[in-house]
Parts: sequence; C-alpha cells; structure tokens
Amino acid sequence: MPEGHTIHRAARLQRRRFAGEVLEVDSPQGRFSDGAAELNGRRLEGVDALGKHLFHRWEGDLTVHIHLGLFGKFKVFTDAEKAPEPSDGTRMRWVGSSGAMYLSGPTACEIISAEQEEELRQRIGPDPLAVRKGDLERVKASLARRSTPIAQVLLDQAVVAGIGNVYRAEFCFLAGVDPRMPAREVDEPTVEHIWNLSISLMKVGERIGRIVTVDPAEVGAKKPGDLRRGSRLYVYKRAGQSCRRCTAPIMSTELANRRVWWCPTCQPS
DNA sequence: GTGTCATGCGTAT
DNA sequence: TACGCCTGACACG
Repeated sequence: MPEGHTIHRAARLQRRRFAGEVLEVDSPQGRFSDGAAELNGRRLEGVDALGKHLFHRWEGDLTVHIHLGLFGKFKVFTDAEKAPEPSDGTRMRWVGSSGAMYLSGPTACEIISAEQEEELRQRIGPDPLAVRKGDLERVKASLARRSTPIAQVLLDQAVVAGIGNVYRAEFCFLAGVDPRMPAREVDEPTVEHIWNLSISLMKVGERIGRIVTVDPAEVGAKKPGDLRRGSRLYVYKRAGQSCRRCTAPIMSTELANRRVWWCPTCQPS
C-alpha cells in the first residue's frame, strides 16, 4: 500500500536486515530474470528511498530502481527456511542468511545507470521524509504557479514527493482547505502548514507502517498505533459519513481521475 | 467463478 | 481526459 511512507519504511527495514549480505537473487515470475542473474551472488550494500522510489545498491556499482505503482508489495521473511512458495507474480526474490524478500506487482524493477538515476531524481520534488534546505520555499513557489486544484497539485511528484491519494485528502482537511481551491490561492501560512503536516504525519506512517492522521487525543487513544481501522482518517473514503469534528456529511468528487473527499464545513471554499 | 476496486503513473488522444 | 499496465482482496452469485 504505497505512499512515500511505505517506501521509506521498506528501505529502512530492508537496509537493517539485508545490507551487507551476499544474496541469492532470482525472478520466479521470469520478468526480471536477466536482472536477477546479474545480481545473484552479489552483496547488497545499501537501500535508499526518495519519494515513492526505492534504490537497491549492489556490489559492483549496480543500482536497482523500484517503483511499486498501485499494486506493488515487498514481503520480508525473517526466516528464509519458513518463507512460503513465491506466488506466480513474484518479480524478484532474494534469499540470504538473515531472511528473504519477495517483490510482486511493481511498476518498475530495473537495473539503471547513474545517468538514468540522475534524470529520475531531477523529476522528483521535495520529499517530506528526506527534507533538505530550501524545500519549503520550493513547494511554495510551485504552488504559487498553479491554477489547478490544490489537491491535484499535491499528487504531482515534482511538487512534493511521496504524497498519495490518502495523505492529500487528509492534509487538505487538517489545513482547512477545500481540495478544489486553485493552488495559487492557498495562502503561504497554509502551504507551510500543509508541508509541516506532511513531515510529521508521514513520519508517523513510516514508523508504524500505516496511515494515521486522526489525533489520538481526539478519540481518547494514547498513540496513533492504537487507532482502529475505521477511525484513523478524517475524510478519505468517508463520503456521506459525518465529519469527526463537525458532523457535516463528507463530500467527494473526482479530480483528474482520482477521487478526493472533504468536509464542506471544516474546509470552506 | 466473475466482477470490481485500489494508497500510481506514463502515454496517447 | 482516457486508457493501459501491474496484482490481490473482497463482494457477489
């Protein structure tokens, strides 16, 4: 279930478990057979993430680029002996002395050159999970140039990297912004608020492996991880249900082929 | 079993 | 704006 937090979390967990290991790599599905043969028997040196992209660094200066798309999944097994048979769709599998990793359904799983990686990184905007100096200014500048709806711009990976359909709806709610408002009409303090929300909430998501935007205190819980399915989000997929803050019915519409939800009272136009 | 839907994105029209 | 692509979970009959 991949927004940026999923990718950064996968990178962290894979790094911790597998970095430094020599791995046996194959492609049960067959669609990454050549790549797997190239990697097989090499040491995995590192794993890093940017936005929704993940990079495996292999011995011999080989980089594998992975993008999960909508369906991609990483599965890590701590005991390779007990790992199940890979499904027919397992694109890449690796096995080492500290476990196994299966990848299925990715949009991209490919060995890329340094030039290709550079080109890719050029297209990726500020990542709330890998903040660099000047990021907020870049985000402000991008938004100020766009007349398209704020919620649509927040999905543009060149503007902010890692936000997906769940977070964008939730950030607009928490910032009190109608998702249909033209991006350039959103005032600067609100843009800053959205940026700060993305940093703090995606960090929570990265840590617990789940998107939680509801303030635990608002529902009598101690921490985000304690919130149950169905009470973790304010607006996403809650059309017709009542707003957790004001009880107005949640609205929804489609923007550029993606559905978005909002509270007409808490997010006035 | 079949149909539908999904936290994404590139390309064609 | 629409479509194709990637896979799996779930609702329905």
